[in-house]
Amino acid sequence: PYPSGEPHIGHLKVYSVGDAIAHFHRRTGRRVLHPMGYDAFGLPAENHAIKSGQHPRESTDLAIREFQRQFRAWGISIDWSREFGTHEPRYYHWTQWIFLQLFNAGLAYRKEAAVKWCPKDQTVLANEQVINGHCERCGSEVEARQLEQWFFRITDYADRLLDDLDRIHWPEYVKTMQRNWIGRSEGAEVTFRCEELGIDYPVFTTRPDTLFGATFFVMAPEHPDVLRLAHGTPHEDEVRHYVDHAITESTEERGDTEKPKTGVFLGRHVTNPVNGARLPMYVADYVLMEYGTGAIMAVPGHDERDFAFAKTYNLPIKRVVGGHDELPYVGDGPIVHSHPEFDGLHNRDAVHKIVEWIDRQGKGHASVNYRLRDWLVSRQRYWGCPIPIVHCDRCGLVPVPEHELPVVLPDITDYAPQGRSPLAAADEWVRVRCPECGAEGRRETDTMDTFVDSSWYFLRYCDATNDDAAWDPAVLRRWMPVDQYIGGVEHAILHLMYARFFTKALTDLGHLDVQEPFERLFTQGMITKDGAKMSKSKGNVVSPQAIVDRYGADTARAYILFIGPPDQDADWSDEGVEGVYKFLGRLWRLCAVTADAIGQDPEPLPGEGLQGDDLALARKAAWAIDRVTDAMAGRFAFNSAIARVMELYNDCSRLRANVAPDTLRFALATAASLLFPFAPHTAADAYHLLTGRRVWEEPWPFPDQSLLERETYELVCQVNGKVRDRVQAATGASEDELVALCLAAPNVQAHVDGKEVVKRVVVPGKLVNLVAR
RNA sequence: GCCCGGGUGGUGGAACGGUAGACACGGGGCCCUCAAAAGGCCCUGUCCGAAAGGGCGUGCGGGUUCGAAUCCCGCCCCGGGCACCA
Repeated sequence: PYPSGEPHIGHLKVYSVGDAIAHFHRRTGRRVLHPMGYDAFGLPAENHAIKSGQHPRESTDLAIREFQRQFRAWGISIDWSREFGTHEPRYYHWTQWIFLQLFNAGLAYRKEAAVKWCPKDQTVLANEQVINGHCERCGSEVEARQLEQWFFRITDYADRLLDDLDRIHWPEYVKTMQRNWIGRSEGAEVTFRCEELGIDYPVFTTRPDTLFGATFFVMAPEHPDVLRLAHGTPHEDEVRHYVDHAITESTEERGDTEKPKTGVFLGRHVTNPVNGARLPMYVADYVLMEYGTGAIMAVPGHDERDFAFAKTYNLPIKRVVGGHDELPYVGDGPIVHSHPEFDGLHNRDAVHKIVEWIDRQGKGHASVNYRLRDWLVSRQRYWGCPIPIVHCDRCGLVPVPEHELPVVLPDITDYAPQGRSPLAAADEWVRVRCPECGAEGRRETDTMDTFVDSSWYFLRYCDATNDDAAWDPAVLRRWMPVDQYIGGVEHAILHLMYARFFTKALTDLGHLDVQEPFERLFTQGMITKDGAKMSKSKGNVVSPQAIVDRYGADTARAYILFIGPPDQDADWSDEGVEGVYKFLGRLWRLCAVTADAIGQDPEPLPGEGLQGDDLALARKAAWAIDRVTDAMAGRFAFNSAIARVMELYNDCSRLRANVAPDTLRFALATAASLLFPFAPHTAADAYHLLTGRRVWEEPWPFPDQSLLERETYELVCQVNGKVRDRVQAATGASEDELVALCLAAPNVQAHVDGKEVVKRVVVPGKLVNLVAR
């Protein structure tokens, strides 16, 4: 968790789910690594500190203590020996080490680029942290700035990040989000030449089959050549005016797809390489500088945006793909009006042929474009991991030698954001000798994005106390990958993409041996109150602390699992909590009075030769074991699992006076044992009362097969698909015998009377369906 | 616009193509109590019927099947993601 403030109901949910899984797997014989740590650097913690007037370190440590206290109160089975915070030097030492590995491999680099700037948080942001033009953290509208910044070369991994999604067991919608974000498009790069200036302009297109339909050419307002092209033409002033206006427009206005298309003629032309056509050049804000080459060929006949533009400016519209629909036509069909070599071909087949053809002439080639950009990792903020680089006038960017790590974040008093890193003011810290030439150098003063810290913490958990290295590769070979990752959807393209990138890069560099960090991902749904997201401003916050104070941790945990399927959103109900509280009380009390009355027995096994209610209750217990195990293994059907335990308890309560003490003890001990992953304190105590044993040291129960099988069962008798009766049938009965039983059932006779049975469907163990006419 | 989820009683939800509504909440009745709380027992989809039983029912309309909440086709509504990406 981010340690800011205190745990909320969402934390209670994730860790209740995680703990249930951890307990279940431990008792099925697995070694379970169930760790805890704090994503302590970054904007949430720092902003919280600024607001409360404390130093970020103080407020972070305070929040961590509160999280620890509550997690212990909840009784989550965490291996505390592996605990750490990402803000501790013993952790970020290795964050810096990883940074240097990436730097040395050319995967971390510095460059000047148009970047996203949050005016409120006073820092640059990664593309992933800009949601619809707004800062992911504070919601402010972001601005564009031209700055030199640090990047990680995640784009080198675009194809692998995309392809390997097929190998991991993640919810399909999360994979889809990542695929969308990576945004791989296959097509071609084709060069259009501006003869007037003698400059070649490559464009990217996914539709090389429509090259013959290009009737004009458009450049983004940010394209560096726009003013140069217009220079000296009668359109120069108009172009300058348009560009000035376009670049001051907000991302939101600019991105509005409903907005009418606007643009200005540049007074120049390019030549279409496939047919020599002279195409007028325009500048228009519907073309984006950050995608492709910042320039496009416009095919109004087969692109809706180009069509709208052509209509507005009376530009020619040409059909080059046949079809019955009106233009613009974006579907498939035969190539027309293009070139004798391609006319008549299906457009999909023509794509490759046209690309080969222009490639042979040196005017273009097949190409792939991605939406994914390199990850901008530097931040102009105080509370983050220092970047272990020294700037030297002579040597350039010099990595801090590994034996000098960690570069410790200095304690400074003025850490408020101010548009450049507050660390720049820590003069003594900044001034340092260049590790290479010894001349006076300056430390890098930007800090790392928090998402860098969290991109490898799962690796550190495996070898958390290693002082000599980030980890021992042999230890990681045993634990990695993470078998089950649990978290919210909000990380779908941020953390979950970055962590995959780190894993692949570190494996490529020889430090790791896995391609994917998280084999299975489970995304839990949100808990709402009265149908709305909980928030302080709405005053509908349910605090886990208050629930635990009132009902105890078991009720809080079991209720949250009982409320519904954990991957779906669920609405909090105070009455529902009450119900689970009463159930736990009933179960515990019956166990206590039973133990009191009949004493403990460490081997709560059902005896031989059970009959009547004893047999029925023992069977119910075996059935519950079978059902709960099924609900846990591979599925996260905790709500159903708890319901099965409730049913077993209900039978115990109903039959308690009719059965032998051993039978009741067995059934109740089974209920407690099955309940343990969801309500560990109650269940462990109840189990101990009955057996004198610790349930967490017991293997997960296994149902007695002979109790799962029965000599007779209730046969459902259907006529024409409708249930008409139910009769007892012997388990091994033949199909003919079952049909006979069915026909003999009184209410079946009433429905087949006077009709002919034309078909008999027999499902042994279940039902007989007679088709009567 | 495109891509994912989801739509089942008063409510949360359960159902390998095979008894729809498990389990729980809420509601009703009763027991215990001087009374209440707590606890216990029973009823609770809907309509017809005294009952036995029957009709109708899983967003809507079709289809496949002996049999569909479940599979297929076409819609509607809710939630989420993506979206001037060439």
